[in-house]
Amino acid sequence: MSVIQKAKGSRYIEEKEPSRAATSATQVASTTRSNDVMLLLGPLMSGGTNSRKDISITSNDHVNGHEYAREINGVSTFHSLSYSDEPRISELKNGNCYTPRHGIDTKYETNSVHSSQSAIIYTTENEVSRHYQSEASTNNIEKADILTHSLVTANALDDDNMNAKNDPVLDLSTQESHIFTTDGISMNLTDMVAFELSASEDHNSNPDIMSVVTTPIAGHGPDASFSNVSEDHVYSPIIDPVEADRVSLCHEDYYRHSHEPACCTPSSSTAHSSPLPIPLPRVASRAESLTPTDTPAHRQTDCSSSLHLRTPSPPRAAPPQSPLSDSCSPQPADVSPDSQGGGSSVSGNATATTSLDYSNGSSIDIPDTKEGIEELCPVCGDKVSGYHYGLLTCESCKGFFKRTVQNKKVYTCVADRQCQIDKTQRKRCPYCRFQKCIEVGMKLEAVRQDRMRGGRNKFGPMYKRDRARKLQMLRQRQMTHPNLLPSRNAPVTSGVQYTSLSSYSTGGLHIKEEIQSPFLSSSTSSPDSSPAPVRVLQNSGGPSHPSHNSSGLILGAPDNIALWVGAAGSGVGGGGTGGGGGGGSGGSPQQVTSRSLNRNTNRIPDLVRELLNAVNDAEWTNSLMGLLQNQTYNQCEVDLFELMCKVLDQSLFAQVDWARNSVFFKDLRVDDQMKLLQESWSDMLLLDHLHQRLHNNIANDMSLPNGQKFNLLNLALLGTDQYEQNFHQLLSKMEDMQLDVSEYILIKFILLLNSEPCIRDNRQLTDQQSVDEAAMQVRNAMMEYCVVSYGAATAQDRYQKLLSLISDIHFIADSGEKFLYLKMMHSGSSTQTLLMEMLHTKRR
DNA sequence: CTAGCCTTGAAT
DNA sequence: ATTCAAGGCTAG
Ligand SMILES: [Zn+2]
Ligand SMILES: [Zn+2]
Repeated sequence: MSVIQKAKGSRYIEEKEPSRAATSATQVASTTRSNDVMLLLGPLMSGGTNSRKDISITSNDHVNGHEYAREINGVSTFHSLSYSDEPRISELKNGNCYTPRHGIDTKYETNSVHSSQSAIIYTTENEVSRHYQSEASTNNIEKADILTHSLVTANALDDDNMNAKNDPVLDLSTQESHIFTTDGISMNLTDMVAFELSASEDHNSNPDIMSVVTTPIAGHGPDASFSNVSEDHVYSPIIDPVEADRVSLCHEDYYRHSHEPACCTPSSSTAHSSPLPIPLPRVASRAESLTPTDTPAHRQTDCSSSLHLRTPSPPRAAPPQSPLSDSCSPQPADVSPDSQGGGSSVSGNATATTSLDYSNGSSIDIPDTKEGIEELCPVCGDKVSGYHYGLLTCESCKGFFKRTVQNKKVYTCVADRQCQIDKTQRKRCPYCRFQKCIEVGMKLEAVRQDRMRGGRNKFGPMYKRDRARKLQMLRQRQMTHPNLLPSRNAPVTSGVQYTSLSSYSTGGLHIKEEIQSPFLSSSTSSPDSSPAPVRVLQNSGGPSHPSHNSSGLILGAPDNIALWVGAAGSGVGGGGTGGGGGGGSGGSPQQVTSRSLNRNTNRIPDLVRELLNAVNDAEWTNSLMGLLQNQTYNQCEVDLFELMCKVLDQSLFAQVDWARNSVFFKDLRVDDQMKLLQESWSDMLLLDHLHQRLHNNIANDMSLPNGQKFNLLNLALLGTDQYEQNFHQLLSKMEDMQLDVSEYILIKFILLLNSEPCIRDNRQLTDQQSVDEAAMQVRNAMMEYCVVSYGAATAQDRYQKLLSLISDIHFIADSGEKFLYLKMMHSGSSTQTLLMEMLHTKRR
């Protein structure tokens, strides 16, 4: 609390301004331009810090400003009836509910500026961040030094913690960090919100769409006022004066960072402001799934206000359908699309039944048609009538979405924006219905601006691929479990818990949410200008070997998830490196036992024992799985390269957090810490993979909930596929020498505390002596470990052999870095990530 | 406003 | 010629 409050207070106008800007924009207007917003946001943006929430807005204006404006005038707002209102229908008919709003026009006009712009606001929650902000505002800090901030912030928190164990916020960073990816990091470094108003993906067309993407983490305290902030943003400003007052709080929330889909939003990287459409962003994240058990501290810190919105699909009713994301991803759709019907995924159900329940029950009543399984509308649970605006939905939701977007309707929820939407209640609250439409992935861009009929748009191919994929999954499933009906949900539900946890701290995920502003309507013009999405990014490592499937983990599988969840939970205790944890599914017992348990524990040097405590495989697996699941559970197709970058970025944060809490390292100067991390991050990430491979038997790749396959080997190699040989050779070498967990962690520390690279790169450490002393202690511990484990006679050999691994690791990691750097630069990936910062720093 | 049914028309 | 998703129409 204290931290948050401080942050709030310190934050100058910024917080309020932006939101206000958004609000007023709607009313006032027309004059307000993106530039103004920029000015307001500018200062914040420049000082990107990790802990913040950022909002990035990009809007594309449509060429036909006129038309747009005209339509805007027709906007009308609809006040939904509260639940309590039983006679809602009549009221609706009376028309009382409909209140045409004027003044909105201005808003729209505002939007019709040309060129897409985006703004990113970073808000920090603690003093450190504030410091950064002010600094940023004063100067032009072009680039947010994410690493610095992470370290500083972290350290600051640590310091506070030293004497303030009672502070809930602080406690979080220290303790639960293990479970989720370091909370400290997630909360302070990466939480942020990103509202992205982006034009559709069409690079060619110029829809005037504005879509907002927010990936928050949600959670919120019981205090509604605080928690609902973000949502208020969205609509209240305009419609609800009352709620408007709370707007200022909106930005207080902590959100997790989300990277923008590089390939889809080219403009996003540039941060600039844009007029917030009115809307408000909405939230979405699944974070909400936080269970009530969450400690207050968590909630407060995390998201204080936020969004909590209804949970996104998984938890709630939203079934995991997969909206097809238009990212360009590689995926050959081999299977021939069947006539239709399709899909299988998901399920959802509107009723709040748990997915598990649903799936079980469903088995009987599934009205599958064709071979496929009939799907239920992810929004209301009604029968699906085909792909509409990005995913399979029912006819009514299709119509509703179309009307809303075409007519730029603005709705208001009289309740708390969490109305359940199902077949029977979908009419009650259009606000929540539309919100859900957006959450599940319906695409604003699919609504045509020019209203042209017929034809096919750019989503066509995606629909086809999705259909093919679903069919394939269905068949596969039947092969495996002929008796079981396809129940896709299970994963979702269980996943929810898992997900929420991981996203919570890690911040990973995020689903892209569009805003609930109908205004955004954007639409793609006619048959869509960009028919064939160019695949700039080839999947980095294609799902190469299908053969590995068998061994691959399947994210969607309930069983696995359960294991992961369990592992995660138990992982808290830390301590035991106990093998297994992450491995979850099978693993080779021999390895594990031989390795981790082998050396006589009594003889392990104290230092080594201490270092071992820093090993937390459960978290590694957990955050990885969580992120992957979050990123794909509701997506039909995601760009695998982009996904890999997200995973790497998250891993980096985790790595930084791990390091800053580690022995020796934590006592070093922050500037030196930075340099060391910059030189060793990739080595450590690779080593971690090797370790997971060696000791926890992770597979080469794993199946994502949406059917795509994520290549872990490729991840370990930072996207390259040229060094697989080297990787396997190194792996074999380690296996042959029976590298154990203690040795792994020792090597990791040596990599981290290695000052040589810094010297080589001419980046002198300020206090090299301390670093070298620490490194020496680790080496000595390694030698000591070798002696106790292998005897004095062969200890030297063993020691040398261990050290020799370092160069191999470095070669592969460095090669991967170079490759990744080029690839990311080429693909125009967002530079607002720690990953980019690390890559860039070393090479400039 | 809803939502089922109808008409379009690029893509295949 | 066939698909099938997007827009249009119109009782309710
Ligand atoms: Zn529906
Ligand atoms: Zn509602």
